[in-house]
Amino acid sequence: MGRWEPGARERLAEAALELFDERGYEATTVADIAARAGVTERTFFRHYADKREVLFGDPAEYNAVFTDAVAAAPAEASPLDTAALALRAAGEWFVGRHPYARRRAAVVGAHTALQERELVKQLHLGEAIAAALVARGVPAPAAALTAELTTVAFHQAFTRWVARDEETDLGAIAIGVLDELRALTR
Amino acid sequence: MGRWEPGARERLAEAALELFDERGYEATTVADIAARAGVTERTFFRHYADKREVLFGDPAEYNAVFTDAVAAAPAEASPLDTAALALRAAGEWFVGRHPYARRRAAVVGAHTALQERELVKQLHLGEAIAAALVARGVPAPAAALTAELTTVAFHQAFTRWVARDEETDLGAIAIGVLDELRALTR
DNA sequence: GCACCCATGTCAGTTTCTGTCATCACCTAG
DNA sequence: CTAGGTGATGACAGAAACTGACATGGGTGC
Repeated sequence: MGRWEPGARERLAEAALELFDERGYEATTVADIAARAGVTERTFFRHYADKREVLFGDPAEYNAVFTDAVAAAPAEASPLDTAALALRAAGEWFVGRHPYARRRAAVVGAHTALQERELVKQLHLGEAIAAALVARGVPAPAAALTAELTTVAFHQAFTRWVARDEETDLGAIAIGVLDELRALTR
Repeated sequence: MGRWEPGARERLAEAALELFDERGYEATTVADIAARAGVTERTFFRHYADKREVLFGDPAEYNAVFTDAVAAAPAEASPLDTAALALRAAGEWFVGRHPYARRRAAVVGAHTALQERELVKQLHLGEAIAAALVARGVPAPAAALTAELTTVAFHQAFTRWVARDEETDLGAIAIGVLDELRALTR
């Protein structure tokens, strides 16, 4: 056994989500979060670079859901087909996570500071997808645009998905959004 | 003559851009900015909500460039045609501002904190465009997607525009990006 | 000329975030 | 079995970002 309870990082994340939900982001201090997690404030900042970051897990792991799907797509798939496969994969990944996603989305949506961070994460996801497309031989400009389309479609779909009380098929919604985009550009 | 030199807000913005450029965003304190502008730190925070905001002018004024163009589009224009008109209008607005835009883009691009703020501004611009489209009778979901396409195209075009040493036609680049998006979704 | 207005100054205080050093259980070498 | 290393944590001081409260003093309207 260690000198301290293990899993400090996870306890901090859970305590933060609870407190942001209960009192709001601004009314919660890092000291509050640390106290509920049973550690000191200094330890919080050893695990998370800043107060906002505590709501965002490992980005590499999350981005891989999309980029792995891109990499695994058949060679003859068009950029947009590849995007669709990535959206399906993301939909799979979120199966069963609807309750948590709703809770988290409500907290993030309530505070500009957290929305900002979410948007950078989305940007980085887009860059990762673009890189994966380039690795497949897609020219850089087309890859960048396809990646943006993918994140836009996913974000729209995600918004609609969390808006419903019951968990539905996120991947299907995302494909639907992609079709709407296709219709718009006709 | 007033008791104080007028234009404190503008002096603060200029001082901040200079200092961020010279020393970097993190190495510049708000006290530094205020000192160069000839005011106190407290006055800085009376004009700008936080240290980042000083690089972002009045969003309503900027967004109006796009939304006015949307509102002024002929009734028979499709959502995407309307988007194209907004992109042209934005291109016009930036005529002659290439040197300043380059300088500012370099500073913003160098610091995640500033990129975050820029992304929220882009999000709000998208929401404003969507609202303007809804006012024209476009259904909300299509309006949201069209607005996203517009901001994505503009951002891509803007990135390419500032990357060149010489000022070129931003509106034309943006229309070109829109065409690329059309080609991708075919 | 007098009262009000309002941008600014002054100052104290909270919160976020960082640097530095001490602590102490566990592990490994000998 | 003991000594030293390792690594996460605590303790503490401090810089910088922000906020609230009150004071100041020139400009403006009556």
